Amino acid sequence: MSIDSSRDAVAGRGVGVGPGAGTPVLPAPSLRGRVTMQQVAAEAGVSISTVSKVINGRYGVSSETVDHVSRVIDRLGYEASLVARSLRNHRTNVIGVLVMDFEPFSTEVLKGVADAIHGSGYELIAYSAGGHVEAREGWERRSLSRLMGSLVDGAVLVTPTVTDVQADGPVVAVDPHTGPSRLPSVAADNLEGARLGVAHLLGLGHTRIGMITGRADLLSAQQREQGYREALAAAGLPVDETLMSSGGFEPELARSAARELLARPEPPTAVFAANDLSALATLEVAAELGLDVPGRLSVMGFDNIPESALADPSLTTVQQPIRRMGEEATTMLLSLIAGEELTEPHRTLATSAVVRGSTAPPRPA
Amino acid sequence: MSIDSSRDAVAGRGVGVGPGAGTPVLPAPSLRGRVTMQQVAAEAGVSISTVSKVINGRYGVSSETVDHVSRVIDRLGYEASLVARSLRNHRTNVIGVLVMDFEPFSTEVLKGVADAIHGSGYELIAYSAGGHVEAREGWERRSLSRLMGSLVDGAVLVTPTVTDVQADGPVVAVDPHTGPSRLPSVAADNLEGARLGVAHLLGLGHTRIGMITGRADLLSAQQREQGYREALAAAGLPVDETLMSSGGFEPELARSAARELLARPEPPTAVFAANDLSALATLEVAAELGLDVPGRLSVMGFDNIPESALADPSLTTVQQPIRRMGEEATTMLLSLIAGEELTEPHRTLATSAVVRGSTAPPRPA
DNA sequence: GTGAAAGCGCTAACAG
DNA sequence: CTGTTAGCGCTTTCAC
Repeated sequence: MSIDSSRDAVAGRGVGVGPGAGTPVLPAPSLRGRVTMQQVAAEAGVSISTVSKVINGRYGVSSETVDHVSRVIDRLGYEASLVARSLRNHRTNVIGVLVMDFEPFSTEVLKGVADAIHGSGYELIAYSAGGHVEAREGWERRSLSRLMGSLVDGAVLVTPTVTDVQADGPVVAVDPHTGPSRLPSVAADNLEGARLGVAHLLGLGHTRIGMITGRADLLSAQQREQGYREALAAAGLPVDETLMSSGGFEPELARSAARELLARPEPPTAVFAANDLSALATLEVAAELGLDVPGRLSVMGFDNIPESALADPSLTTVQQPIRRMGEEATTMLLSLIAGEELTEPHRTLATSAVVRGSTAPPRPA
Repeated sequence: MSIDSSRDAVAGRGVGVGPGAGTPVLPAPSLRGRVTMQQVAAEAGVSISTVSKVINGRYGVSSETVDHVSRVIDRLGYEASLVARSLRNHRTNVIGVLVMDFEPFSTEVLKGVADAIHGSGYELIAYSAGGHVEAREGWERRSLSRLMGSLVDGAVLVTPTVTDVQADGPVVAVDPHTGPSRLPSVAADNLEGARLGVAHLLGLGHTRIGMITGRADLLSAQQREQGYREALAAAGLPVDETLMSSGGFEPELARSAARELLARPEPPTAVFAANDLSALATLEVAAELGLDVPGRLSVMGFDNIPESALADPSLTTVQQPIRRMGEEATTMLLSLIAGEELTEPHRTLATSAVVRGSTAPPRPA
């Protein structure tokens, strides 16, 4: 029982032993390395193309051979290499989610994409260039180039800053920072969301509402600021520019901005931050200053990332339906891949206020 | 200015025009499809191998040529295909995170992996076979076979049910359901965690504590049940088997289990669920039944997925350091890839109770 | 210093 | 019904 089958199993190209050349030998030799079609073919005593046909269910193979080869495949635990197959085929049956980094927002989108893809028969690959600093600039184009047209049939691009990419295949952007472009996109209603947020603050009775704005070059930030201004205007309140400060969507900058605002002679009684990260930073600053939230200061965010519920006090914020945005984008993408025309290339989803513990009526003076 | 450069740019193999054959022509022709090295070579008037050498910084190319080719690469926006490169090279510089599905737990692990990978120079690919039902069985082996040894240099396997996989490359399992095997692994201390959780409930004064158990075939589920039994025993309380029901780690099943438990003549005053998803389901059922939580019923989960903080009431739970588990696994994986020996192939991380709003002392009868 | 050619694992013509 | 052949886009000897 010590017949050495490895000679055949490992042999070079196109061994022509022929099927039924003998009784099956030792189970799964698998010397080392991944099992390749080559090895299956050798082990089964057929040609590589026959194995390929069996795997892909192509016609023109006797059911005997199919059975035999299938058995060998099972025994060897063979599974086609995604890479080799992708290189050969134009179609891969894989959807890509391209992100700059895996953080709360993008992973939430990812969940939405996964939800939408269930039962579609597609596989899902999420890719991040690794977040190294050099890779931050233009990651969208780079990632698209590396995966699109070979590994994936289409891609969802999460919060791209650059949207004038020329992808060779279907691409849908989620929350593009520069606004709708030629790329189909899904975004939340930032303008209305900001209005809602500020309206909540106004409804509590606040009249001195400061804002920590986002990155000036991003449309989402501009829209949130615009919503703030409109809500104030609608309430007949003037916009006090000294009550606005830029947080650039970044915790560090936001902290400075919050300090500045709260150090004013007449500080605001409420702060509306352009995103949750900035709001959370404001909470920290308030704690530093010994300012009670929400007793002395109300703080409102935007995004509703999971972390905002964990803050102390928990953050009142404007919620974006992040997960649903991922679902929408995927639905659009699948249509695109199916060759359909998009009736509505830019979808905007509604936002809503989530009231938690960081807002309350202003303390009577 | 209408010189048609597409003839060269599109021409077949190895155009031998030679560098400096004329002034640069029209910008980025890019007729269609992704830009390939072929096109760069043609456009630059050099051979494919020269382009390859330039890209990979190999010696033996004049600095003139390097400059020229680099410029063409930039202009065309060329980026090497991950797939083609993977097929050729053994090393890809990509780490894979293989999951059955992208749900709260696995995405949390993913964040941890991403954290650990920052600055390592690796790229990250997360892969899910799509969660179709047929794919559920043996997804670990299948995914590993499809990606390993070609697309990725190593992989983190999240909550695999099968761990006797023979991967051809470094693999680390996170929270393997069947317990430590030959595969290096990182897991939380399920036994101790369950003890802690039940101890919290006992500390509040509960004596009728039900449990919604997990999937009977999984070690993690068994350990959590074991912890529950031990904690009860330690408090001198008998285990009432009628107060236990299986939720299989799945929301749907958990809902039924919760209904069953709460419909008992003498229902429990507290429920310990084997995972947060089951606890969340229990919360829903309690709401349906008009049962006040935590007034009438205390509910405790296990995992501390982000969603648990968002529930109403927020869920008291046993926290696993999920993100850190991803980090640990990645550190181990990188060592493995670097060819180092693991001093500690199986790491167990501590758990802790996170008290939120879903637990309170039992209402005096 | 540069290019031709082989081949990674796979599929799709096309012959036999 | 089965095998041979030609690549997919890339890297790497090895000639020139």
